[in-house]
Amino acid sequence: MKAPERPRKRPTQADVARLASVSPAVVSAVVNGRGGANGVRVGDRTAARVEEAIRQLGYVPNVAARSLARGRNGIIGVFTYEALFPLQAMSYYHPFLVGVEEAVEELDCHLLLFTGSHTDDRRRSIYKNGTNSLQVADGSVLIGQSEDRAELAELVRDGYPAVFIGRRELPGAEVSYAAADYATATRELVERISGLGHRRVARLRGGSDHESILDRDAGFAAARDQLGDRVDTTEVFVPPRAESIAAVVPGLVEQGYTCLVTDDRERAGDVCAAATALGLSVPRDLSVAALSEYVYVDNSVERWDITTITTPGREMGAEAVRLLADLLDNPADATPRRVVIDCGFHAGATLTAPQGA
Amino acid sequence: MKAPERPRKRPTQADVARLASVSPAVVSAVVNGRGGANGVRVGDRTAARVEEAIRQLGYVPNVAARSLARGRNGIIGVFTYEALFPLQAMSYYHPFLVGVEEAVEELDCHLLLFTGSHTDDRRRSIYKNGTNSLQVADGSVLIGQSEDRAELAELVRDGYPAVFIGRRELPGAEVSYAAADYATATRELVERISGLGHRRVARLRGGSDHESILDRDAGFAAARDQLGDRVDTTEVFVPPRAESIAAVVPGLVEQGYTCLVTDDRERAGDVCAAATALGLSVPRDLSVAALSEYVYVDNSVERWDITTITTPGREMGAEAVRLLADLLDNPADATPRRVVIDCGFHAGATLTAPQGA
DNA sequence: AGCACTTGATGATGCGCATCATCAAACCCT
DNA sequence: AGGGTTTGATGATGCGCATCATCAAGTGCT
Repeated sequence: MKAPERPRKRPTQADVARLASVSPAVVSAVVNGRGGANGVRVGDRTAARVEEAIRQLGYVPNVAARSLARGRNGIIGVFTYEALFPLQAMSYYHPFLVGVEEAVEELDCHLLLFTGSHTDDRRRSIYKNGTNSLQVADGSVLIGQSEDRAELAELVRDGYPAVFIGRRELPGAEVSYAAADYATATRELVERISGLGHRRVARLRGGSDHESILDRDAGFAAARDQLGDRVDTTEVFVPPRAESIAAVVPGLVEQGYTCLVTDDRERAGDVCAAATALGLSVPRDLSVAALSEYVYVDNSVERWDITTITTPGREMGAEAVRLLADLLDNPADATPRRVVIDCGFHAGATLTAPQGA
Repeated sequence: MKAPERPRKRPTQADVARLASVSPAVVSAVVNGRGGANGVRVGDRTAARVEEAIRQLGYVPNVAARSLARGRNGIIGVFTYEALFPLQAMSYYHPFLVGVEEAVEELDCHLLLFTGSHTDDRRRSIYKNGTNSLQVADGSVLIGQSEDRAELAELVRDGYPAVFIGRRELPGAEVSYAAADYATATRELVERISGLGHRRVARLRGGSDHESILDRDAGFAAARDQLGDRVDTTEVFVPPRAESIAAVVPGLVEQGYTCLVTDDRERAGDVCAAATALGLSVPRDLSVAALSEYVYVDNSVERWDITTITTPGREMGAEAVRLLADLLDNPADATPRRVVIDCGFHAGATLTAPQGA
């Protein structure tokens, strides 16, 4: 880190101004569209002269200076506590990133991935030795599951323009986010199950209290309210492990539950496996559905074409960026920006009407 | 784009200086490691005071200002003419990006994806209405196949610090790159084929004159030189389409060629299909090998476990960033930085000794 | 002719920082 | 005790740009 000077120094605005025998202000005006919006007007003749000088010198505005002067730099960040291009987890991030990139591109901004934000260990952190490293970007989109909520809350309270992908509730901070409507999707899924004729539906719920799961809780509760006692809807807390799933499935089947709903596709796969082990056929003897398409480690799930709610990842990513843009363009309005997006549905092969129906 | 002022203005160096009752220069020195390298020395006591003030105010250096003043901003860019997170082509980019991210993270820099660099149509462009949009980053890594070579040459000639992933020769410009040693890999593959006993080997070459293909040409030529007339090595120019491949395979088989080498895995798949259509079995009746693992559109290739050269994508990405770092740290040395990395080899199931051997 | 108004352009200022030249004080050695 | 050196800190300057306040000249209207 030294020598601030590049081999060949780039021409500056002043150089252009000199060559065209005008003031720097005129050059600036010409470069940024001379609508006169900034108070400086330029005649056609001089503008032409300036443009000629620009071409001749190969002048290119210095981004740093420009961003310093006008207070924004056209960079939108993406932060996550996890590594950004993990070889494996790509499947999880990918749709979000695609959406983010799409929207950022529409805004004509650049996308900054915060790779340098790690502390001594490999763990990432926003406040790196006391300084908010996200400041490099005008604002940021926050993705991920594992997170330091205290730090995030501080970030938002600090007034840093941030938008989460997925609903978040942080203590003492009004968070902006682009979320998926898991509540409605869950309710509709349960209604669909009921509509198929199932009268005993059990939900196998993991222990997470993440907002995305709480939303599904809400949806499940709503469905229950609406269906009343026409359908027996039970929630069973089961650790998200194949063995634990396998341990509860037999009992539920015996009790006459004809449809099991799990938090995610991976657990649904476990249920299918457990059912198969019992000599049952899915979906003939037992229907299975998932509240999330995600698969975390086990790829054998692909064997089953599981019926599941899908996350509108791309739309969420894109919407998050749009919200962020709004946040940046209207800094006076401090209210949180929130969007809730409809989920998709994958009508797989694990859900049909129950045998008796 | 307006209102340069955020709700709450960020504290500046001057604010910190005031609070700690020191001069701005001291704050600057504390922030950038007070080795005294910049001429300003700070005592332990005052340094502590300044640090306390920084913490108290939550001061964060303004990147734009910093970068304007010192000429660098700790941002490394990745540019490509294609979209960066294309849903499909991800397989192609992914390894490179992983390597890039890895190395950038080591440098403690951030990674900027140039998403905003598109002109009116969807096509990306470096010189967007006359201004080099890559300037936001200290330097950039360039990836991709479809490219505007004239623009790239201009970029390099302009003295912009850029490193290519993959060898490139541009007119009038000394390019830095991290390339794969396709020449050696190709030669070794042909030698291996010869070693297995094949005496008639044909290469099905597409029409590309990309450097990565030219390198394979060189490797093929080297192998030919070395093997002399012990092995008949022929090159056949064939358009990279399944039909064209299917059209030439029968003739080659009839002429006694026992091993066909293609530019990439997709074409190798075409060969396998063509061979199968002829009632031949791969590799019993015909061996097949590819000079590149890439598959561009057709996923049915997965049916064949094709023997192929593999590209050290991750290493190339990481090396490119390291070269770039060197370029940035030693701007005085204008010589191009170049690294050539050994390829890998996937010993698939399509190459064995010929039947007669 | 006189005034209001528009057009075209200028110079100064500041964005937030790094760095250089300068300087005061403390320290060391003889 | 006094000259030289090291340590610790200060102000000033400039990086390249956008923008604001100002101003001269031209235009239209009564």
